[in-house]
Amino acid sequence: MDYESASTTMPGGPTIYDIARRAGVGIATVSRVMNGSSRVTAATRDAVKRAMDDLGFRPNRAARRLAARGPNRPRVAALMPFFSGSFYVAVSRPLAQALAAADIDLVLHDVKSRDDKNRILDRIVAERSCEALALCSMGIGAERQEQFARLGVPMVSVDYPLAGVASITVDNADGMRQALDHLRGSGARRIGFISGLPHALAFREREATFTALAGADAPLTRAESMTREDGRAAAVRLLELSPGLDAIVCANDLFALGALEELRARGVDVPGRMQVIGFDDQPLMDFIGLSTVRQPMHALGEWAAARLGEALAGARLGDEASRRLPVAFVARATTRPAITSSSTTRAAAGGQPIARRRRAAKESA
Amino acid sequence: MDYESASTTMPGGPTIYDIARRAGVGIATVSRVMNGSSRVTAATRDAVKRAMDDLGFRPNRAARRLAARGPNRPRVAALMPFFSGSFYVAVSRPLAQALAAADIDLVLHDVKSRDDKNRILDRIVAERSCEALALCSMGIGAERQEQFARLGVPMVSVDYPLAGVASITVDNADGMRQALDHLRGSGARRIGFISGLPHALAFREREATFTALAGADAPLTRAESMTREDGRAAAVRLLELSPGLDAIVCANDLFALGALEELRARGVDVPGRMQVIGFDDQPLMDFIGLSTVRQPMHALGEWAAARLGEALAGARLGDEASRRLPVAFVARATTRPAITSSSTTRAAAGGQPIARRRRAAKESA
DNA sequence: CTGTTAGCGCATTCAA
DNA sequence: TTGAATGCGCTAACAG
Repeated sequence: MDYESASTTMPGGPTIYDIARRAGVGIATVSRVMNGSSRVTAATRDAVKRAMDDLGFRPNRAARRLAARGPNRPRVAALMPFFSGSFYVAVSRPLAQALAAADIDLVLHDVKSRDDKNRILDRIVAERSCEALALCSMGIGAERQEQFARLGVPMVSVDYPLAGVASITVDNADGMRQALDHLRGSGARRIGFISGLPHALAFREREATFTALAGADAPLTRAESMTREDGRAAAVRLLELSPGLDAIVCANDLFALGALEELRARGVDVPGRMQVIGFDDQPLMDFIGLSTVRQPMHALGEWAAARLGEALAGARLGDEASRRLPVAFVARATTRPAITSSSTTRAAAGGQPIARRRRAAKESA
Repeated sequence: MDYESASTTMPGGPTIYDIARRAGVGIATVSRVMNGSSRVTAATRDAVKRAMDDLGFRPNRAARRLAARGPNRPRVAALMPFFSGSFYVAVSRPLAQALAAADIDLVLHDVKSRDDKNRILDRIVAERSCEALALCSMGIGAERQEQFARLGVPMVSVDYPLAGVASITVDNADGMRQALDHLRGSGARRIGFISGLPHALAFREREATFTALAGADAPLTRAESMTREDGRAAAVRLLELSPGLDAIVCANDLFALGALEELRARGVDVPGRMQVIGFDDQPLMDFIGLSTVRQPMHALGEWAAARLGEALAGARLGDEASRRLPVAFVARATTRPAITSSSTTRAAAGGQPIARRRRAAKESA
């Protein structure tokens, strides 16, 4: 019946002119059936619809909006790696809400790789599909920056410092310092670190500080991805690597939970024999009782939304607007209280112990 | 210097014609500086830029795209209540990823109220800002449905059955039945229920089944919002309401965690003296060891994305495509094993006990 | 009920 | 380097 010839002969797809011709009507009629006007005979409507089906007609949004004189709400595109679940939740939600309050649309893009990122950015440039850009946890080349600058598309960077771009980051080095301070204050002698894949800057920063403070020979391993299971596998390696360990710091709360599972399975007393510290303080960590380094993730999203709103309102965004937020170690049930008075924060409440789980070692995978 | 007179005198904002006139150049030149062409004198470029600043020029996206002959990627708008965090994460992520894989943009809209919903839908209609719609956990009037049908905007409904609309829901009644079955099988005599605000259909369904099965006089209270704190407050009320309680079922995992906190604070043995069951099985519930009713949230997002993709590809979506997914009770550490052989699922692994926490009652708020 | 006509705001030849 | 003219695909009067 239909050979899809339309799409091959008509670059950009068929238009209402094509439909009108094929259905033997005027373009206005085509427009009418598109918009569901009641002022059309059932017969002609069907004819038009058939023509549209036959030709695989897809109305052009831009043209519709232009002709309909609709207001054009600004749209910001946010690129972020969804896999890092906590970040996705914690940042995208406030971002979406704050932007919505400012009547700005948000389009989320999952970025799985560098190629992915470039593909998405290329498309954005080609289609000019957004008026502003939010980059999360990722870098961007200088030419790219220039490209968007030329197009007048302002951008902010979340969780990644970028020269010339307004960015919001957290003080990863200080967070790691606080964690190690607490651990030493509470008697830890040999501290290991479960890091993450180095393509994430936050992980690199945390790892670098750990190495600087704990020594280049301090036990360290990297989780292979972002899941709890990876954290657990890493813990297994770490424990094997360094049997004398009495504390584990993780680049991420999930890794810490994975480590906790392994320790639990081995019947290791936490925090008695082994202390564990995470990083991020994602939701539910207070319930679980994980000692961790709290990162104001909510503030990241809000800051980004605020800057984007300003930029869209005409303000110029430079990296002088950049901020580096403080983080705070939160002592809960997976660490012992510090003996020496340190400068770390003591959780006010909610720090319930994860409990002394008496479980026989079983799955020493 | 500038009185913003432009915006008041020119409906829809200034155009390149206005800029061109004010800068004393042609529209082509304005276009060139907009797009960062190098073939423009610095002087004229500055003049144009100043004119743009003075008039508060905002290029019209639709026009740019139309003129640039850019391809127009379909866009789906998803409306969902962000406050129900677990749902947001669990559904929006797979939705976003699956749509991205199909080269479809996703615009998320937070819906806080019925007014909010209508406002957003009105805008979508007015601006024709999407080619397809995904409604999550919310109803929609018949006229609305018709309106979108006329515009040729297909829609799917997630977590809410809607006549005439392809929807994906879960079997809340059966989930509640399974939970109560298990509880009875494990010796519970008096079961209470912490429900949620009745404007959420899922809560209403769970509550209705509870009432039908446990009796109209069974202890029941409703959390006032969606947080753990609300759950805890509800638990306090429930405990007061019915001192003889030996099991609590919750409409939501968060409520269950809140209840657990309260019980923990009171030093009540769980699951010895009191069993607790949640609903949803959101992330980390396995780690925490909460017995709950697992809902395949991931599948909801994927189903929605798949249907949307089909619809965008030309298929027609009717409610004959609708599905109601099964749910399964997952026994973990907050319930005792069933004595009678019931048909409930026994968690294969990962069901670590939440532990017998020996903690003195302290915060009997 | 239907066709004709004129823009919508911008990018882009083509001349100048 | 710059400007005038043309068209992108569609909607919305305005006629018929």
